[in-house]
Amino acid sequence: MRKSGGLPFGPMNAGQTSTKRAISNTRIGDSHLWSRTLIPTTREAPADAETPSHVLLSRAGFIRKVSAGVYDYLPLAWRVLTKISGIVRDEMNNAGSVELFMPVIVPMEFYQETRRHEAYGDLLFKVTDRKGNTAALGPTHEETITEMVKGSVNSYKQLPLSLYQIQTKFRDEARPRAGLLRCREFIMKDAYTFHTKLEGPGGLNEAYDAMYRAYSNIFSRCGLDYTAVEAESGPIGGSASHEFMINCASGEDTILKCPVSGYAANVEKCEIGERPRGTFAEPPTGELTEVHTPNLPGIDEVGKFMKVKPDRMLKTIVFQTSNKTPGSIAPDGVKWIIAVVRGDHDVNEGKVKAMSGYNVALADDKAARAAGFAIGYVSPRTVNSVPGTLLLIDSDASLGGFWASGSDKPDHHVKHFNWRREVGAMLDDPARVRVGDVRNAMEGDPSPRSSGAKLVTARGIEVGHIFKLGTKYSDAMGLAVLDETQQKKPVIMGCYGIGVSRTMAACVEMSHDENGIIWPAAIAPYHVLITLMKPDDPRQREVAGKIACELVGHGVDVLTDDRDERPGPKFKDADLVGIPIRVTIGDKALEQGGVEFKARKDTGKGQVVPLADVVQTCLNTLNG
RNA sequence: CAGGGUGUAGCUCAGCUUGGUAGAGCGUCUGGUUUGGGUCCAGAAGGCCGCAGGUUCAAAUCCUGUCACCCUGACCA
Repeated sequence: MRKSGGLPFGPMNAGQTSTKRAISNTRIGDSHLWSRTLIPTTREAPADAETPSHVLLSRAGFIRKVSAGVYDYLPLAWRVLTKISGIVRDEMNNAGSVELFMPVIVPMEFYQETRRHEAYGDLLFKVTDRKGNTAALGPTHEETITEMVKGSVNSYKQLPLSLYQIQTKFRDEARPRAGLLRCREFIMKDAYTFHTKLEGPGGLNEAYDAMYRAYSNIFSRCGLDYTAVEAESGPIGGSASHEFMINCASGEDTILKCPVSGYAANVEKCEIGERPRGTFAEPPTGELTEVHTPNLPGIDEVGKFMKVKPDRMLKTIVFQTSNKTPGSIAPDGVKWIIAVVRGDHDVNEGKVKAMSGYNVALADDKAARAAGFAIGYVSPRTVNSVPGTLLLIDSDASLGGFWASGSDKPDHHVKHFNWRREVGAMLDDPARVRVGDVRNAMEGDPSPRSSGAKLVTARGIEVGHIFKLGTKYSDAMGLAVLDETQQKKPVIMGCYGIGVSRTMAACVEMSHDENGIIWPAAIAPYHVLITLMKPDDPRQREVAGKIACELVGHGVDVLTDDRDERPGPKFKDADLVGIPIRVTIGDKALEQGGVEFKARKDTGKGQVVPLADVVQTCLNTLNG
């Protein structure tokens, strides 16, 4: 029989009148018994868990998979999420944002004007009601909030406005993976701001900067190691954009940093400093020689076969254009864009778009072949042979020397490609040929912000993203207010997201060891774990109760491991779950009038601390 | 979406090639033992072998279909 008397928590407290008041400036911590909550730890992780956060959160009893990309948050996880949300709320409120709560369900009609259901495509989770009407489970709430503000704000006097919510979001990911890192259902904080101007007090830029600061505070307070980077705004649209990345080798995103200037950017966005470029006057290295290269799918294979290193090959990627981008000075009538980079480099679509002045997409295979491109074997010469083609050459690929390239006919490549000899006078036509930056930045590239400095790469997990949206949604949905001069003006918007559940997972990716999770105190499910060596021993129970009581009075959350287990499993579980401080109460230390104190992040056995000092030691460690 | 793989006990997996109606370890429960880093012993509970068809006297096993899940890539506020 389990004996639970003698400890100041648990069922014996039920029915007692709460002494907490409506207004309070002190927080009383929580005190829970391990045996009375649900922490299903396991020795082995589910077979599908591979990344550390997935394995550890599963094994430590934080999450349980319900279906692909859908998870239960068990009590420990929910406590962490609540703490993260608490910090988010605190900083958002400080930054002048006000919380509200919008429905998960977004009627399809809301997307009629923004056409975003098309942009999202299958990523949008759809539901059908009994009448056959379809709605989306919100992946984000720009439409909903714009619709709502439209109905309640009509004067410049009501702006600026900053609103946020913490909600469950849905995305029907093609491939959910890595546990909580890429889910179909996840918790997110999304904020939206509304303005009549960009600059000055009350303008978008001011709110954007405030959000940037709030985000920095949030991730610092959570105890996370993060980097803010310049980012692409992606399909959500808008101008400026920053991402907040948890620094972590297992991160999915690549970021580049300039160690001198502090510039940091996502690889999608990262600029590259001045690089030398070719003059197109360099002499040929030899006769243009055709090589038969059948059934070789990639640059690496072709290179190996031809005995040419990838950095001496030209990679030619064909894009098709749609409409010109606003403000573009690009020539009219461009149908195709061919981007040429070195074989060991990757074409950056955003840069192709920027340099060409056209919206682009990777060319449709069939259409490109029909137009005369030997897809897989294209050479830059096609700028001459296919009408309406714009050639963009990356600086590194424009240099002289030996080049191998496609030959414009299937199964063949050429050696000794020479820009002037092969492409000819067309190279001098700025309306058809441009040289510049069209590739992804790489480690060692020149920094765009500090001459002489070299970019370094790092990996990160995106947990926050802020955007200057501008009037994209207000224009599309007709959100406008009257200004001082009684003119109707479109409202300028910003939007700001934080992946709350992803932040929890990213934290584990960032902070764990071979034994388990190591939570930063600020978002740990509990601050102190009291481990009872003999839960049935009245003396140990009394000491545990006293310590718990006192800690709780200081706002510390305490979990007491009162399970009738051997020390082995208890210590293993303690390390696995990762509560920052473990206080072990056993005969050994009690004989010396103390208990054993150990910080999770420290290795070794811990130290004996006199009974009278334990609480203070805990507080010092937690606040330190 | 393309390619590959897997569905058997709460978890990890064996059994399938060569059909004969289900196993191990961990976990759970009972009794004993042990008591500062996943004790030891004895016993017990627990499975429509993903689902639906088919072949066969007989299917976890062979065939067909289907669903789910995973990996690589594509995709991705």
